[in-house]
Amino acid sequence: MSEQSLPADALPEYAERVLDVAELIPPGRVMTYGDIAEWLEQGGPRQVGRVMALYGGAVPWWRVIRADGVLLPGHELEALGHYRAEGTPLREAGRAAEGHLPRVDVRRARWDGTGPGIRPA
DNA sequence: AGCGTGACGAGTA
DNA sequence: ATACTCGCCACGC
Repeated sequence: MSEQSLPADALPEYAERVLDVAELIPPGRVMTYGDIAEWLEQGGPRQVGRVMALYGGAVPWWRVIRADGVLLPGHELEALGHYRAEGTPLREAGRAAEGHLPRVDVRRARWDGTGPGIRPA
């Protein structure tokens, strides 16, 4: 049968995979959009970004970040609260400018997607 | 069909 | 550190 309209409460398969990976990310760790795309071996960073923008509210969205570690615009404080609570490695901005929020230390916080019970898609 | 836009990424200046 | 370019892919106009 051909692919007809999806049920309103169903997500595109790709979106479901992205959200699935997002839920696997342990507290205190992060994955970049590009990482998830690579892990899935499907789509690209922008595609993952699109999924998060549309459906990210249902998962720990703050653990899915940009490769440069910049906090999500519009949710900086909320994300920062989670990071501090989870002990996510942060790079305090040089006190050069105020109102300059920290960024995630991607090098330290990045999660490779491997672990007990974790298997590639 | 083209063209701009985006919760991106890497490279270069 | 910032700014800009290019590659990437899906959407909407």
